[in-house]
Amino acid sequence: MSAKRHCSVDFLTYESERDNGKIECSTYDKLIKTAIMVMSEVGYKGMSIGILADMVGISKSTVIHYFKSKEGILLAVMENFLPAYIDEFKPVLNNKSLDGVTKLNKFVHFHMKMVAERKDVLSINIKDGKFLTGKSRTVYQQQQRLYGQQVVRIIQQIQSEETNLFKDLDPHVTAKAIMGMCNHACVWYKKNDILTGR
Amino acid sequence: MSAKRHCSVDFLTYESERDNGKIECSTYDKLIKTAIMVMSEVGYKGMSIGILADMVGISKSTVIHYFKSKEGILLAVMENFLPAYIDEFKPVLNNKSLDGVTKLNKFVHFHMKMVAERKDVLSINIKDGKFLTGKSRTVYQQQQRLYGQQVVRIIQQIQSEETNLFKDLDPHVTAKAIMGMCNHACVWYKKNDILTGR
Amino acid sequence: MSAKRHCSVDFLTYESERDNGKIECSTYDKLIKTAIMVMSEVGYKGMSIGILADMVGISKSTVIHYFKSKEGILLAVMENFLPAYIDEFKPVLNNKSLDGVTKLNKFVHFHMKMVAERKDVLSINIKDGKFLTGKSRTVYQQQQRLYGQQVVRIIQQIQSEETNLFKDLDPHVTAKAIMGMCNHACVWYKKNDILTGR
Amino acid sequence: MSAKRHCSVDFLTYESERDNGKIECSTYDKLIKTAIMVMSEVGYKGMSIGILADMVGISKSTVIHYFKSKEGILLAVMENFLPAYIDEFKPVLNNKSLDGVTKLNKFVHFHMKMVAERKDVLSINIKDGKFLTGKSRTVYQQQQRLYGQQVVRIIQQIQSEETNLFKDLDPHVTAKAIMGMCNHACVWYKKNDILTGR
DNA sequence: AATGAATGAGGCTTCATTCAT
DNA sequence: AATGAATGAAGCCTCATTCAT
Repeated sequence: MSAKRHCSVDFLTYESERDNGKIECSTYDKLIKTAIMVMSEVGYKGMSIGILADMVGISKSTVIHYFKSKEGILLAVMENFLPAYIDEFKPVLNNKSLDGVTKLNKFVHFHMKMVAERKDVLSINIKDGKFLTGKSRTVYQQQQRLYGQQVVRIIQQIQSEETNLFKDLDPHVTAKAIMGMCNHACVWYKKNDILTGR
Repeated sequence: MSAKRHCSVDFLTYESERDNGKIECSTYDKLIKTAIMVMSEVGYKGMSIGILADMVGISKSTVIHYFKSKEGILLAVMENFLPAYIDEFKPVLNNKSLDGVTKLNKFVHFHMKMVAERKDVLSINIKDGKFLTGKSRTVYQQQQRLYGQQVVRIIQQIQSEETNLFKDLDPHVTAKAIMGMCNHACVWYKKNDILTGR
Repeated sequence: MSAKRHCSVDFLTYESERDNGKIECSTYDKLIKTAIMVMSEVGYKGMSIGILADMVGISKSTVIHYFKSKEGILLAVMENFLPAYIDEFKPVLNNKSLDGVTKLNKFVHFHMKMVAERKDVLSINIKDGKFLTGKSRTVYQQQQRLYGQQVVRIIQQIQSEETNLFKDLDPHVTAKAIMGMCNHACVWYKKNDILTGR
Repeated sequence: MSAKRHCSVDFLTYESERDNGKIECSTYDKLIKTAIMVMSEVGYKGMSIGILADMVGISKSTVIHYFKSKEGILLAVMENFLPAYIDEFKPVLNNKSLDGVTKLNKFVHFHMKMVAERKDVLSINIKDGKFLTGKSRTVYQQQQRLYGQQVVRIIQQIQSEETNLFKDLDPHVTAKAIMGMCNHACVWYKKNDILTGR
């Protein structure tokens, strides 16, 4: 019903690449999916409720009806994602029978699996978290810190062990470098790529 | 004259942190400086010409007078930056008397120096290049590719030499991982930090 | 609510001369009516959405809400008008039992009735059609051509008949001269004038 | 020096069709020529000083420097044209030895020659005169009336003579019909057309 | 004669949101 | 669950104009 809206960002295809199966799903789910797709491409500020509505084929009012506000969309995306993403690794971290190198190995695998599976949400998480306001913002920052500290602790464990690894390096910087390497994969990783580059 | 504009992004301070010296400089220069500051914080889409104008203390029309359009600002920021950033490393790359590992070492230092000095412009370059349109866009993409290929060639040189380094790794993926590690520093690096983390 | 806007075109009265009856009608209808009035006076380029909004007593956004864009207004005016205006005369044209002179007579009456009743829309049609863009423009041009060809065909029929009328005249030029004479009435015809001139 | 400005009216070619001879001429003359070209296509309101400046290859300030204001351009175009256009026919009109039909014949030839030679200025005169303000406006209206009355007087002369022509027709309406027929040629007449239509 | 800097006013459009239905 | 009407605020940009040079 709603006329095709002109999208100034030509690298953004309206038809979701993900909907191969065309599985019938609720309006809400369609909205979340589409929001993730759009935001991961053009960012929170670059996304507009109107474009979202057009893509899903509903009216702007309906989008608001589901999420209360634009920030509500960002929040929904993150809430569906963040908690799991933080807690899932804890068991490994706290497993006293594992040495640091093994933990780091596992962590990188864990994190990269997330990149592979949800690089869209992850990049939103990284780039657009700053646009949250109020309480949501505090919660978001807290969670980011907690997640990062996991790696710091692993590095510290490694340094405390017999290896030469990371000797004399600051654990925080090292942790950030490793996270950076992984996270930046959001930018270049392409599904079904056999990681052979291009 | 222009009333202080309400800024919805509360983490963005209007008073430039960089202008300690308050060196008198041209309107154009003030504009570029401010644009870089704002864009590196809230992105191209998050920046508005009105905020820019208010921060510099001129009218919106004057901003347009200098840059023709909003995209013109992004373009100006990148043009002032990109060319140097690409060519400067070439001599090292083409130096036949250097082995791969040394080149990589030098590249990382070179790139990280850039991060340290101009993380603001670099992050704009990475995050907002996609908003260029038309010919500027093509040029931008071309330059990005060229810069990236430098690292790929270094990795390949290393692989062709006697070291075990990067053995059996795809050079493109490896290059991207290294670039990612460096570039991500834009996110966490803070000037005058002794790199002790936080 | 909206302050009376200063109108730079002083010969344009804001209060519609046509709304004698002040019949309550929808916002959309009010908009179309007003747009026709304004455009027929100052042309498409001379009309502004803001003036329109003020005259109808709504906000600029609401005007866009109804027409999507300024060009949408022009389009709506023409679409409400053009189709009828082209098809209505066809039966006469195709009536094989009528001679050319009769047809011409009927056409001029038909066309002048239109001038008398809708000189406003007609003059917009003539003067501002060129500001349509894209597909609308093509459609517009096609329709104009079709309408004009009706007269050409009548002239040709007359020339093929026993009359001396239009002997040796080019039918296209003659048709255009006749249309011109009629259309120009938009400029000087005033309702309720007993056609006594002034 | 000035970047090519985007022109939204695609049927308007920037390169003057008239400048075949590329005769070197003063900036002022170039401006008048260009203004006539542009205004005759898109009207006074559709023309902008910026586009004019770009087309002539000078700055906006220079345009103002020559004409004081935008209305000054319109005025200049009309002043260069109107006086001649009114006075030139007077001798014929006042020639007592000519009968009305001959005068009308001569008038139409005279007027159509003007159309043929200066349809651009004539159409500006007809369509955009209403945008003059102040004293210029009064003068303009006065001149228009005078010119029109010439035809009325010819018609009246014809009616007072022995012909049956225009018998029982209102002279004002008839005059307007004739003027309309002629003037409308501005819309369709194309130079070098052998008037064979299309 | 010609221009660049600067601008206020306004123009079209987008956008997030509210409200009644 | 969903929407259309309506809007205020803001966004980008155009435009005519002024002024100093």
